[in-house]
Amino acid sequence: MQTMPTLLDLLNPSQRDAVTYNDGPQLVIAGAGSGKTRVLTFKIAWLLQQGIPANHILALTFTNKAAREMKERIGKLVGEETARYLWMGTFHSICARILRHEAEHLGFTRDFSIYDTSDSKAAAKQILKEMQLDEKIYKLGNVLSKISAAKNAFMSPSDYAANNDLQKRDRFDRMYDMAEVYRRYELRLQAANAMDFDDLLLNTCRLLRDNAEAAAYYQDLFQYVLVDEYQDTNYVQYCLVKRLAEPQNHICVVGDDAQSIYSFRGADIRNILHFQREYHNARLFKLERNYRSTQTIVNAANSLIRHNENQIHKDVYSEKEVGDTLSLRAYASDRAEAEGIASLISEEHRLRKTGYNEIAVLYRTNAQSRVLENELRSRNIPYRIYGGTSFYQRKEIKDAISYFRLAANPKDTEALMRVINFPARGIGDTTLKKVSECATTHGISMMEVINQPDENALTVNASTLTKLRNFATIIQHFQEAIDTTDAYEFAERVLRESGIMTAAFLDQSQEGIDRKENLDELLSAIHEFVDGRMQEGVSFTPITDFLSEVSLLTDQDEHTEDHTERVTLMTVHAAKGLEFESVFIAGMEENLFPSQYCVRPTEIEEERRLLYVAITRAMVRCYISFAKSRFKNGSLDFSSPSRFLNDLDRQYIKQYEASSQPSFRSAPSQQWGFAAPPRMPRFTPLDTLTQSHIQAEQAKANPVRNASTEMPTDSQFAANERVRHKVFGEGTILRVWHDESNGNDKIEIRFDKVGNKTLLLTFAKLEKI
DNA sequence: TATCCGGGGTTTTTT
DNA sequence: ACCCCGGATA
Repeated sequence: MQTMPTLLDLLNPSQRDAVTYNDGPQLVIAGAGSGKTRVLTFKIAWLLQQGIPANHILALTFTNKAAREMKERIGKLVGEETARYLWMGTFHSICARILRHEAEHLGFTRDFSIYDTSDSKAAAKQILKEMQLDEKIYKLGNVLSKISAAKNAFMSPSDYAANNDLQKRDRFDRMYDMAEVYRRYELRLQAANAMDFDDLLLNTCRLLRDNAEAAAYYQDLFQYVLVDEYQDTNYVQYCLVKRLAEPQNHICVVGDDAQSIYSFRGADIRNILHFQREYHNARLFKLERNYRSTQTIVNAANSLIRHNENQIHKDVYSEKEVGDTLSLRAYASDRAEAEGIASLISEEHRLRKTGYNEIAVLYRTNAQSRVLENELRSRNIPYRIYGGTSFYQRKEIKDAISYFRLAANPKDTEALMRVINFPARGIGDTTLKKVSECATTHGISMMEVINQPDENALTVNASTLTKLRNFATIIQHFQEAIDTTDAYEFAERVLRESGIMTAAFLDQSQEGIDRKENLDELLSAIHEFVDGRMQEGVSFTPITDFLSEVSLLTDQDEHTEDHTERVTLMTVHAAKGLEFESVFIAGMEENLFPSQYCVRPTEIEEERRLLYVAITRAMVRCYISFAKSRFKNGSLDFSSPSRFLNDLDRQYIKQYEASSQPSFRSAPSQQWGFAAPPRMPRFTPLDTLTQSHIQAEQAKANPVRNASTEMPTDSQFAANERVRHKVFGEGTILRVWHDESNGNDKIEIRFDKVGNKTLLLTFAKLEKI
């Protein structure tokens, strides 16, 4: 181990303070590029040197990648051998690890399956069918997000049913039976000995709340708790961290409120903003020196984020060179923007010798990648797009893994449903329905019914019975092998004997060939996994070990080092934590960035933080652009520049004419020479609406803003007409008008049941009565 | 039981 | 424009 003086010498004074503070709860606000990971890794190294054993330190991250990188860096500081015993991982993987030990206390076995989103979907879909609920009203995504939100808020189905706000909201959505859906969903997962992603956190929290012995054990075990990206924690994660750190509260949370961009996944920025309220003796540390970007980039980003009300004040600064101003370009269309960006990239590469790897194009929505892709391809600029289905989501991989899962956990109904007729065995819907019903009547799992059809009086004909028996035999063989065969051998055998490999072989189409390759890749991944274990001294690795890792893996984790030089295309969200020499931010338009779906001030602030994240990815150069028209959802949409452009201090930005086009004709504004962005419609929260109603309103009724020219103002709706809205029920149109300032059509409605206030709503969600 | 058509919906997605 | 899903069809 390096001696500590040397180690501490590598830090600046504020980093050093944060690392060596040990007198209680600690909040480290780490500005963009300020060496956040450095502080965390050094802090852990320092704690180890203070004599805290590695296995008593818990460090929680959000991504596997972050955990892996941090572990590597700590390994370099203190030695791999020590680092290995740290409890370091994602919230989900640490919880899964705890739950594997404690499953029995919660009514699960240690072999519980982890359901991914598609399993959850399938499970919820079954329940909706079983309850015969209208799928037009109970939309799957909606149902799941309600369940997920409840779980993230640490609410059981009975809490859900007892919660007035939620009940009111569900009445607005005409989803009167949501609490029951949630209850059955939970029961279904329990019966399948399965947990979804949210359950991993929720159940761990439950355990710590309800089981004093277990709580004491883990509180004693984790003498020091550290959390990365604390601004992204949700309520359950907050509870978890709080509980684990008790009673000593040796806790250190690190994050940047200015980079909180995941509220739609339940992240609650208040966790970081109110940390000091939560822990009265907490000390605040700020890392304000940015080591990544030029002064100009840092200053520009600061000028933007200053417009947010809710934030912890900080003075982020850079001591690197002043650097070039950011550039801003207006293009006539999305196509022109893509051409412009492609040509600027060529130029960068040719003249400045910027490596393609050092260039990224960032955008708000994945849909924007297509035009960019086309232009880059036509110029032979190599690129790589992030986003899209990850390896482990591919059908053939999910099928293979479902076989593993079923062998490990025969109650895993979703896995069973996936594989029972793949490859085709002539077991169709009718049979499955019978099996499922039989399972329900006898209170057992579907696999048990299939294993013992006679004992359970399953009424199918002889040929179907044979098919079922054959399937049962295959799975039984797998089950027998699972504890005695090593993961790789087991996987190979399953792929062979299940018929998956044969099916892929027989398919001569390109997709078939790809599938075969993917399966081979899966096998080699498992091989690698087993080898890795071997090197750690584990002599036998069963497939269950692989399974518990793999279900928590995402596409982020497969980006194995690809050293080919390519330009990176990704959403701003995906870019968080990364840095590039040159960054292009495309599509800076109203209704795109900020997204058309956000209205409330807090949401606008989140979008602003998102742009802050985008700008601060740039080390040296940052190009911003917007298009005046863009193909969106199939039709041409005229757009105006993002309001955020006016938040940016003009001294850091230079506006360029977009190549050939004679630029925009709009009246010059004080700031940029184009029309000021349209003002937000005044969104009046209704007296009788709680916050959750308003959230429901957003989800359901996109307020009209900048609705473009395609909405026929006069032909469809007129003042005094009665209309019905999907969320708010019936109302009277007060007026319909064309907003000259931005060319939008707007409508104002007074709804009968919701407090005689008016709302601006989208036409699409309205029907005439 | 695989495939084709029509309709509805369209943000971001660390696990 | 495109994707996903469900129902109908071959």
